[in-house]
Amino acid sequence: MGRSPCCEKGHTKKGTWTKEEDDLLISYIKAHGEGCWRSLPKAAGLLRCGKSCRLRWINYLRPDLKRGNFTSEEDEAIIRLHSLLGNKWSIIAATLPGRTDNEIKNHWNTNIKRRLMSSGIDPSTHRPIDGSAAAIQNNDTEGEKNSELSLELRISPPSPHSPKLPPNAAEKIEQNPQLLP
DNA sequence: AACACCATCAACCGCGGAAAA
DNA sequence: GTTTTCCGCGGTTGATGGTGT
Repeated sequence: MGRSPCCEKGHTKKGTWTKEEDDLLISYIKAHGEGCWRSLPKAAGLLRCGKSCRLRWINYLRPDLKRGNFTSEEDEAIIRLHSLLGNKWSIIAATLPGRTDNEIKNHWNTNIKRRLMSSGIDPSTHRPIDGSAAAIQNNDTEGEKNSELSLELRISPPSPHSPKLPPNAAEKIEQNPQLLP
């Protein structure tokens, strides 16, 4: 696929955002809404590339962001969703209101992953690393797996009103119809 | 007090998919 | 049907603050 650079590198700023840049981005989006990230920086008077603006808005400036520590319920949901979907952070984020994919990804890599490994579970497969005690809790039979996935679906029901749930999240669930109650 | 190491989080990079031309 | 452009995603890196020695 032919791809041109997403922005003229010579004219864009990188690194941490300043308060002034945040204010410019917020006021522009409040006035004009999201979308057309490529032209947004110029229109908003920012010397950033569109991608950078989008990331800043999605991960930090959006008014509906929750921020703060993850609750144990959220942790549980992330672990179960990850066991079902893998590293589909955007889908996982869509089921956790106020959380972003980047935030969840960071939390997974810095906390959950380590916690699972210390309890003898391979974080990528969600199976015991060896014949440790974790094997007892993490039985590998289909029935057990299905019940786990079913639990997952109950925690995060795909709702048509869910603000950001992408269509392929529903597809993933449709691929496991037997899991529905 | 100074340094090294570690953990966390914000931000960047490159790729793939989808839409438009 | 092919090419080009843009958006969004996931992986990775860099900066910063906290903790231990």
